[in-house]
Amino acid sequence: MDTLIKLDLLSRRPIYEQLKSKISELVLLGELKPGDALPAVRSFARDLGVNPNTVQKAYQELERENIIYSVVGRGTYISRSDKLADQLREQQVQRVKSAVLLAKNSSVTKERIISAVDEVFSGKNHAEGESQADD
Amino acid sequence: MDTLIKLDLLSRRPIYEQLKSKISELVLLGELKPGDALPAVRSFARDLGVNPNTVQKAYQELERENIIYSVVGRGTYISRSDKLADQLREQQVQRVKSAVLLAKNSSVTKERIISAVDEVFSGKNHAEGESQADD
DNA sequence: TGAATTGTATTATATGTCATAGTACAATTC
DNA sequence: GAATTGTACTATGACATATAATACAATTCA
Repeated sequence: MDTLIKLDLLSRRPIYEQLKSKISELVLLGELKPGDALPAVRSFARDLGVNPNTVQKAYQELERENIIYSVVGRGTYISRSDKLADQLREQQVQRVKSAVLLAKNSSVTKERIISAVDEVFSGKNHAEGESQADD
Repeated sequence: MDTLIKLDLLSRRPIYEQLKSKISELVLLGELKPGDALPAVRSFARDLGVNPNTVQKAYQELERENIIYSVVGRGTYISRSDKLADQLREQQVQRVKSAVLLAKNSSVTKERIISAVDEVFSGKNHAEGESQADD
């Protein structure tokens, strides 16, 4: 599964945040399901070409958000929650609402926002496939 | 005008970014109009309780974005562009589109996004009056 | 004209985050 | 018992942020 993950080591976005987003993404796409094991900290770090501490930081934050859980000596797994995907989607919705609120406070009209949403869902998007900032 | 600006010196959001947002906000609200003078770097810094270099950095970036312009010996002014407010509003729309695209890629439905937009414009917002991240 | 104010540039220092490197330990697996 | 697992800790370097201090050219203004 780690072969599905590509990190941009030159980005100013922290590696651990990129990793968090990628893992969440795989859960949303169904590539990772509740109970599935994640790679061990050390081997994952080796495969990704980063430091084990960086992977551990990503795991720790994801665990704090109840997206994964770890057991010493066993490994790290996707949380056993049937509402996991919904929870992650709701995070995205909250980000949208934050951006909309800022736009509203800048006197952007509701109609302008709706048409922007239409544009995105019409597929005419530059910058497809970007990962989001976390928290 | 600088009395209208309150900075959070303890925030992890850089001061110069907060200042950029606040100035843009005042332009959008009509408190600052094209041609209006901004406070001098030194006096502004004194009033805000920050270092002059921090104010200068905010001014420099705003000038790079054609929102303000500076003249040595004279001062710093709001750009003389009749489309300034529209330009700033369009920045907000772009932020919304980015967030919507991420949500879409997380298989959030268009209907869910639309209802989120409705919620924001209905006024039932927690976290009102926040300033946005820039660039 | 000369002093004050303006934006601008530069160097130095301190702090916090990010990332790497290395080591160590307890729990589990095999 | 050896290997693997998560976890914790210290140390180091790179980088962004912010402050401090100084200097200079252009403009303003008394």
